[in-house]
Amino acid sequence: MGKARILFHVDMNSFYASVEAAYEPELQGKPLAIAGNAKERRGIVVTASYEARARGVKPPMPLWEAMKACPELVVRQPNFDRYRLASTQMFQLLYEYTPLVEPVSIDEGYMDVTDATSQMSPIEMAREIQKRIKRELNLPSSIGIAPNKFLAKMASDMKKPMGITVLRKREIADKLWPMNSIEMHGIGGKTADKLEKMGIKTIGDVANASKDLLHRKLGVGGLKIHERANGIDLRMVDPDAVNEFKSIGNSTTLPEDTTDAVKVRKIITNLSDSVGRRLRRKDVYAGNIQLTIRYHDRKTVTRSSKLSHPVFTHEDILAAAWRLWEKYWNGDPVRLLGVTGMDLVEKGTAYKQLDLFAYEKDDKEHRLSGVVDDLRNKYGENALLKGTQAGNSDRSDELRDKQRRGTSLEKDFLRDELFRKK
DNA sequence: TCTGGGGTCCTAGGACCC
DNA sequence: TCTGGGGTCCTAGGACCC
Repeated sequence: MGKARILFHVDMNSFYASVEAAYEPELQGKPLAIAGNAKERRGIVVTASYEARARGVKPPMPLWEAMKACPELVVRQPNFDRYRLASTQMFQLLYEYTPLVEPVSIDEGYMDVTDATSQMSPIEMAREIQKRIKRELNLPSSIGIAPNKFLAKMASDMKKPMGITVLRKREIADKLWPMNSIEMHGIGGKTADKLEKMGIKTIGDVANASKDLLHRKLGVGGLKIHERANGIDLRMVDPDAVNEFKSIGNSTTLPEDTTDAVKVRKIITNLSDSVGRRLRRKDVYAGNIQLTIRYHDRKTVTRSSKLSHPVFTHEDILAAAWRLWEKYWNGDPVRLLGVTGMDLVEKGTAYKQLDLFAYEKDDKEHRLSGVVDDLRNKYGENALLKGTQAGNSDRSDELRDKQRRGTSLEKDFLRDELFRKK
């Protein structure tokens, strides 16, 4: 039996609005909304101050609806540089207490303070952290204290703003179970509807429902919420998770719906540039490029294709995204476009693959012995014996054809090289 | 006047391989 | 004759979160 953990979930209250109010004190006490695209017709409220919430403004509400609910609403454009700076300072402060800090988004994170609370009680530490964030950054926060991530997250939600809530395992029946299932982290509208139809309304109902039934109706997600509702969550606080990106993408809603290929080309170019810049800044390459198209009727399609080798330049990203556009656009007016790099690989790893494809034009013979070693290391001795393919088709066609088959491409290519040599 | 932009994880079907 | 079964990879969509 491991010792019980003590985790914090630190959650900034109305973060964007609070940061703006910290910069502009005259905003304090006013109903304030931060809205993406504030000038455009399609803006939505991203964050609302508590004064705005009290008047019925709740993200993610369309801006026009928010204005109707609260005509005196003060609206600001998001100012991400400010938010990033405040976020960095906030996490720096948390790191003063323990290195076991896991940022989950710009305004919230977990801390494992099990070993850090020998000098100070957890509640004292939480109070100090909260006070310091308020004093040093002038920002309100809420902190949940619990033996695991799920309970800490639920706890930080229970008292806002400036709350500190302890949620012990033995308290979940009293504090957690009476809540509606949709209040639970991990349950959204769709799942709540399904549960409702099964007669499951509260978190307590989830906890006491048949595990088997939840599994059948909701898949592994059903098992997960059953565990969580019973206060079980073994996920560790992982300080490195913040660096482990799986995809990097940008998307934009167009000022108006369009079928104009010139405009589309321009936008996809810009998105590709931005994605490329972000990939290079993180020193990763994308093995797969995805294009997102949202049509006039909001129907959204994604199309992706695995690439023969990982890319990172804006030209390569644009080329891949444009191929997808030409192949899959159905001709309807387009509302939103997005470009995403997926299957990210670190630079060091990617070089090797780029090298492999350089053989196509390069000095094959010279490097072949190295290739044999690579092949053996990677796929075992058998890999050297299996290939029987004759290299009789046009190389580039063959490569194109094999793009669909992903990782086997590299293997096949190497194999072909070996037999071509013979 | 309808409803942003950044992500993660899960599922399901088809291709392909052995 | 007439049809296996396990496993992986790839793709697309959906649910969810902030």
